[in-house]
Amino acid sequence: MKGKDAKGEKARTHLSREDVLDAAARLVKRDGPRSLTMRGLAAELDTAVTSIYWHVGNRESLLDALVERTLADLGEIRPVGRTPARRVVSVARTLRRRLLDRPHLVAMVHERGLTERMFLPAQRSLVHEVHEAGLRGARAADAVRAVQVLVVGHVLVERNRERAPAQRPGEDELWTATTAERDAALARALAAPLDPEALFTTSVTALVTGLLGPGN
Amino acid sequence: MKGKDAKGEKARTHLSREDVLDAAARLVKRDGPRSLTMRGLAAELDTAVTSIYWHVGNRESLLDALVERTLADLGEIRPVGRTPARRVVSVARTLRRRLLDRPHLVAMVHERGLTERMFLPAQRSLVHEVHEAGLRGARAADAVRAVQVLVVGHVLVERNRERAPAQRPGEDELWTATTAERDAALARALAAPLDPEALFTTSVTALVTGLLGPGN
DNA sequence: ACCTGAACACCGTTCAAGT
DNA sequence: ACCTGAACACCGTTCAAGT
Repeated sequence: MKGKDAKGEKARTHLSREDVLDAAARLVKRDGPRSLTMRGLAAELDTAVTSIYWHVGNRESLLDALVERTLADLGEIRPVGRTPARRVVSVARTLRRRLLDRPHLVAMVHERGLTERMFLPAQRSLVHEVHEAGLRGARAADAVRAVQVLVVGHVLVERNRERAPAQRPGEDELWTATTAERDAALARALAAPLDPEALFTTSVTALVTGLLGPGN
Repeated sequence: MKGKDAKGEKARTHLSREDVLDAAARLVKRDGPRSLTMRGLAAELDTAVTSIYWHVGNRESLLDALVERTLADLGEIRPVGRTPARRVVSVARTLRRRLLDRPHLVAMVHERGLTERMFLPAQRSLVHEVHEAGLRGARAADAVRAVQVLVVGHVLVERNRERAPAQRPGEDELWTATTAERDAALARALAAPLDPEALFTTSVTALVTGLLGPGN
């Protein structure tokens, strides 16, 4: 089996740092960082555990390197739409999509307190659009940041909702017309499973309306 | 040392399940769940590791029990304010305060996908208020959930910002008047450290305005 | 019913030794 | 410069044995 790993990839003369990062990224994307063990990674690479240490130092540095890669991967975002408000919403939606593509890695970026840096590409676009909408100074900065936190908040919540066990007691048992202000449609809506994409659109649209709206 | 633990608490004849949970909750609140080890907990309780297993099964069940406790601890929330919008904002702020009080435990609730359940006490109040504001059916349910996700999103982001290392490159180096739409005040605001409480208030107010506002 | 120590299968990491 | 196996100090967990 020497020279060929479990995935049947090309033979390798030397193990490189890139090889280690590639394999680690693949495993993390599939099963999350928690189940990435140095021994398991070594097996995947068909090498000795200690070789990995030569290339990446230790487990924490390895994960840090993956986070750096993720940050580098998140490129610019081009706003689309006819009004600044629509363009802000479009940036938020694009960003959400990209983050949901790599939920584990986003969580790792978040854990390392680098959420702000992750948003830099989007931030430039958002700054431009809120300025375009007439916001200035601290008010513009607040608007940009409010959108950022909304996006990352939704992504974090959504990611964990996916793998949530059945809720006990289920929301369907909790809300009946009598407990929900005698509003049968409301009770039904509260009992129904949540549609994350729709909720996100509702939230970000309402937020942007509030931030850019005439009241401000 | 038998019969008196490291904190000098009262002697114990029998170790109880409650004793285990109390000690575990204290340690988790201080250092987070990651640094809670069964052996460390046993030392804290001045008992054998294996005794703990008799009372709580295993580490995962122990953490589950702490999460259950946290959920039970989050009580009702009384809305205050003269308009429905203000009362919704007040519920959100109170909720945020309570969650920030136990950040590690909230994160654990979240990891277990029980965020929805955590919100139940607040949900009743929110449902009442948005109904009061004239929202009905699915639209009311969306509004309630949008506020929920905003709150938990902010708490999660805020918690991790606290222990964030210095950002590289710092936002102060990134934003100058020329890059920030030639708006010196905006550049300064973007470079300044974020005030989480202020940003939260701005966000939730804008969101509620957008959700309850005349446009809808 | 409750507690114990020994033992097992894992972990990340270090290090001296190889080529 | 790169790789190796042995060894160390940790984990969570099981289990037979004690009282």
